[in-house]
Amino acid sequence: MGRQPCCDKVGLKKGPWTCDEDKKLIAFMLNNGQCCWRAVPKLAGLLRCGKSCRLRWTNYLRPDLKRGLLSQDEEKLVIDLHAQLGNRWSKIASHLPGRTDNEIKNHWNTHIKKKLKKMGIDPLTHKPLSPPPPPPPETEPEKGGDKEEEEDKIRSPIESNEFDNINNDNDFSIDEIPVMEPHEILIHQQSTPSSSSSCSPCSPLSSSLEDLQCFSPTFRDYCTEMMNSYSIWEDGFGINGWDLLDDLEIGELNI
DNA sequence: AAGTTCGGCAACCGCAATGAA
DNA sequence: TTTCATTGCGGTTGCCGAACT
Repeated sequence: MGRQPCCDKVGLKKGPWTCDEDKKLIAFMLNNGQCCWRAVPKLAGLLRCGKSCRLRWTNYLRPDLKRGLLSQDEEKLVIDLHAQLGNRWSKIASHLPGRTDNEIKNHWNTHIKKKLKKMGIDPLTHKPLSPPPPPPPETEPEKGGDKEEEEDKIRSPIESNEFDNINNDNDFSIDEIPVMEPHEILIHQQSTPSSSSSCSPCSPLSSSLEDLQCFSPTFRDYCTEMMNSYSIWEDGFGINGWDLLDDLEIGELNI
């Protein structure tokens, strides 16, 4: 007997999320917190599987996400953590508040890998790339050759100033990195959730309506305060999930 | 200007891990 | 302890816009 699919795939929508779907998911998450992903699409009125909802929320809609390119410091940190942890993207992401494993994974594959290669560092082992083997005695003219690899031979790590001391930076320790806990990221809770029943709101996002209301009289104020508190979604990153709230009636959120 | 290639990123897939019954 | 449901994670795919020809 095979594994059960995570959801009934018949009639479920796939592909890019629409603004309307985002709105519904945001509204639902703010009202109910994070729980029972399997039930989310049904309760939120979405024709998506729970997995898809979770991914959309954690990778794109979560209010504590930073958007935009990783800073140089963040890149260094990712490289160092990758050297220690390997491809454990979620572990790496846990050391970079506001960044998702998917985002870091993508950034690694599209940017950092190339940079390391150019510096003569093997992105897999974080050791210097082995020098190219001497050409065989009867050499055929080189076939096309990968342009990138050729560049690798030309530039050595010493020649490049990028990421100075990446591997020699021994005074760096992941213990020094503050790991932001969810309650620190989201809202200043004034009361702790009373109990954790199976499907009670378990995210600090909205442990209860009272919690929200003691912050501000309206949901919009709450959002504003939250965004101000954590400087999230700064200008310049284009549309994000919270932009969608602009035309979302407070009433829709039952707040 | 039109067609093609490339790069970046959001989203999907499937397996692993975990928890509940 | 076993079975099954659910969530988490990492690898991969495919779309879309930018750059190039």
